[in-house]
Amino acid sequence: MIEITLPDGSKRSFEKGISAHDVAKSISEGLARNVLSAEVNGEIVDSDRPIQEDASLKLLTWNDEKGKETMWHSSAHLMAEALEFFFPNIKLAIGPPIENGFYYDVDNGDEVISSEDLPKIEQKMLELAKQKNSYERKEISKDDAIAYFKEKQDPYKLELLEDLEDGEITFYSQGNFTDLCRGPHIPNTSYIKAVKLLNVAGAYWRGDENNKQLTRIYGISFPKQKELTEYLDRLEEAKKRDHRKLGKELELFTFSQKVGQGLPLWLPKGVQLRERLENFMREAQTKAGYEGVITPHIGSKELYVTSGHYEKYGEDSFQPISTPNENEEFLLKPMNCPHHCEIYKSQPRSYRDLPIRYAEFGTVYRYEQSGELHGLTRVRGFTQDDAHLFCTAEQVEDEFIKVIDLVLYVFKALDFNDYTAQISLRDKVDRSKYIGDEANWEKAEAAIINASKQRELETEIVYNEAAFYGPKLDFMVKDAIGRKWQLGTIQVDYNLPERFELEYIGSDDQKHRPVMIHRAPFGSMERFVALLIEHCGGDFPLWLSPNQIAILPLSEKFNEKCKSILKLLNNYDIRGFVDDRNEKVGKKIRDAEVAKVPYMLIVGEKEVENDTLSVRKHGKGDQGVMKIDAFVEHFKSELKELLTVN
RNA sequence: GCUUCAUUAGUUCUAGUGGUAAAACAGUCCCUUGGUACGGGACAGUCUCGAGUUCGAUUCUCGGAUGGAGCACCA
Repeated sequence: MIEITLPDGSKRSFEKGISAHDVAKSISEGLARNVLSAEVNGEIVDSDRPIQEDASLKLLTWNDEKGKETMWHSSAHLMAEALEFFFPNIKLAIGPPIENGFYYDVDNGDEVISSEDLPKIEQKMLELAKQKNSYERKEISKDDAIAYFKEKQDPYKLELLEDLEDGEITFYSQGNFTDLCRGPHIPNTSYIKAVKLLNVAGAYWRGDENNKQLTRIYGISFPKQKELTEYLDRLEEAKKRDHRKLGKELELFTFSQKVGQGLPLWLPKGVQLRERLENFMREAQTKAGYEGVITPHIGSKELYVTSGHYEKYGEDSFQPISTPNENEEFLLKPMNCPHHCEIYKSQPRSYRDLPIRYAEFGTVYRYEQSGELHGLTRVRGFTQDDAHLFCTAEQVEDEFIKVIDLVLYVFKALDFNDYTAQISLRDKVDRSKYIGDEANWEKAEAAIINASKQRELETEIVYNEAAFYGPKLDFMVKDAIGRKWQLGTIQVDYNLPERFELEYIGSDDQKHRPVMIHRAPFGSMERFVALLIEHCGGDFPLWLSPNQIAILPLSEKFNEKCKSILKLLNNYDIRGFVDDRNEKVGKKIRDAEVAKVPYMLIVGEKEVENDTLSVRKHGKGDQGVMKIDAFVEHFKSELKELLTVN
């Protein structure tokens, strides 16, 4: 007999060699039906694998991430089986589960597999799934494995085998398909009830661009048809919120072939939005002790040679521009920090001056490869809400806390309630790749951890993710439909103070090197606005909305009156427009709704007589009649509610 | 940059085609002056660019540009 410990701590005795599936069966039939795989003493295995000794056991179902992975991994095998049916000579590379579904990288020679082939592959998969073929595990010697794939003429599997030792090689088979695989897999193919192949794309073998490019087919599967439908609905919703689509519809920004790819053009309404965000940040920063600085868009090449950026990125960057006569070279600025370092250096500094906090909405230009440009999230010219803090090593923790507070303030004001933080530290072992002395690193890493603890951030510590010049703290937010975005970086830098020979005079009358902290709560205005658009689906918070009100005259007779009402409301800092087109109110309302204007104010004979407005709220409908003063009050209190945080 | 797919009015759009093309919305003008998601009519506007094949190309071929999906990249 062996003792099995379940996650709730309860222990049960079973015959030696019992499987996870049987354990589940002893609890309930329903559970047994839903078990996809199992975690036995921390190892994920097939649910029918015999357990030979006392063990802790976690049954994995669709509700566990690991259970989903098992399902998707098995689905990748099923897809491979279907692919071999249609393309007998296809060569298979790797087919792992991913965050949402699975893929298989394949090499089909000269025969292109396109998205048009996907439906029939999907159909075949469902057909095969119904056959209820079990996934059979088989341990196999390395020689036999090599022989098998030589026979199959699959160079990719053979390459994978090179890295494996005899004794750790297993094959899994289902139906007419056998694959080199560590497993585990679901009991049989019938667990896969719904399949959708999503797209086809190129991917390099082993992720290396020097290798051959394979065809990657992405798909996702579910144990219930309904869940697939829901998933596809979610994809639809994401499409509706796509900032590229909404940006065009709401006239926020545009691109022009003539101006150049990756260079966004901000339209008036987009500028309204962006400037409000900038002013919001400026105000918060001023309160937090920042001082504004402004630096030019180009800087001499020497500046970046000093900073080290030229050596690291010079080749892969916009090339220097030179002056016609003197032949001096200048670079478009890819970062603001070197400029800010020079500002720091413009006069001698005392420890009494520190911390110094320089903030700038600095526009930078970076050469991004054409394939990576994407809407506003990846562009070649963008504006960072950048700031650099110069402080003593002792002040790092305090400064971190202050920056965290600023970031959290922004999150609250913009309704990002679901966020986590990631602390990136050095590699635990190899410390040779980092610049700056050991003691300082220790101090800074501890400072970041302490600061996060003090502010009770939900953090994850990741080793070997720090930059060579310092540790960092990144915020991840989840948007309204659950997608994760990286936002807001705080980064310690030992490199630039060194390279620029920054100094301050300490209380001991000796020269010391300050620590520099980079931080950007929004990251870049472009990326942040993109995120914001997708987060709120274009329905911006009232304080950010480009047009807060649309005044809709019932007929042309009231146009003049409406214009004077607009002027009046403008005096209360309420912005909007009068829709004086020759259309019926129904039409005007529809257009204002589509344009996502928060408030519609309808003015006809009754309103003119009583000095009132007929108020309609976007997405909510008719709100009844209000005196103009009352509306202003109402409006102001809503604004206040939105912007009052803490 | 690589793979693959795509590109028709300002926008949307598997209308369509080897003989210069349609719809909807937006726009302009006219009629209508109307009470809470599109009143009616008229007008104007378009085939991504270059080369080739052809009597003739938006349509076929090749190449470029841009865009989508992904890979690689991301100070």
